[in-house]
Amino acid sequence: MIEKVYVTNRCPIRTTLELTGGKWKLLILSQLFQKSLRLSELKASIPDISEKMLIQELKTLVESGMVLRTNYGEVPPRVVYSLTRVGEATKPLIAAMKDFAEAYEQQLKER
Amino acid sequence: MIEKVYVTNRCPIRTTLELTGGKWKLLILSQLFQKSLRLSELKASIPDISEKMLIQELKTLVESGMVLRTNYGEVPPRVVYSLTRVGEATKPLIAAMKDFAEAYEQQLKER
DNA sequence: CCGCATCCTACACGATACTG
DNA sequence: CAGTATCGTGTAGGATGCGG
Repeated sequence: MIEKVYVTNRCPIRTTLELTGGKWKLLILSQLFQKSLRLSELKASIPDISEKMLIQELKTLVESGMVLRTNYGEVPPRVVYSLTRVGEATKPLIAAMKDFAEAYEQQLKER
Repeated sequence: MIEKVYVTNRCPIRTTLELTGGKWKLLILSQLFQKSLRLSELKASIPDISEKMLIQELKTLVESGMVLRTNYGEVPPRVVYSLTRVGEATKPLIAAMKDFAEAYEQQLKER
């Protein structure tokens, strides 16, 4: 099929946007790169995120298979979030975003 | 310490999201990689985009310095959109999205 | 052909309070 | 600590029509 299809149904850009789009998902994933984190740690590490959004986004990330939720069933509760293999596949994506942001700000200075 | 600062003010992820976020900007940019395009060509190459959104997003892309708008001042009008240098800097980003989408769908098959 | 002006709706996102 | 539940709002995105 022809090139027009590129942006159509299984367009990788649209797929990625569906999985990682929105204001918070990539920020959450980026915090999990280094180590697994508890909810409270995530909240503390991401300025301005509300608890509702954090939980809500974590839920969708778990459902889409990017994040693993581990409940240790203790009292008081201990729940740890970590990246799955697919979740780790966002690493180059975030790296590319970092590169782009730097290139963009560099360009601002030159003008 | 959880790298608290990483995600704060000049966080590259937030910067990139501000510049390229939303449903359409990256799709538009990706169409301009190969060659410059007129509005009508862009509209034809991106399924489901409304003319309003296309024009609106192009405007912000021009304002943020990612796209160059060239008006040939002819009758009938001929206006061509092309990538600036910074606009081209999104290429690795989109490539990373493509890679991720493929990795994700691959993972789906394996399970 | 290219673009602007309205009007409108849906949902992403937020504030707050409450539970095991 | 880790969640639900509820309610409210801003704005991204869409439909339509007009104009140079």
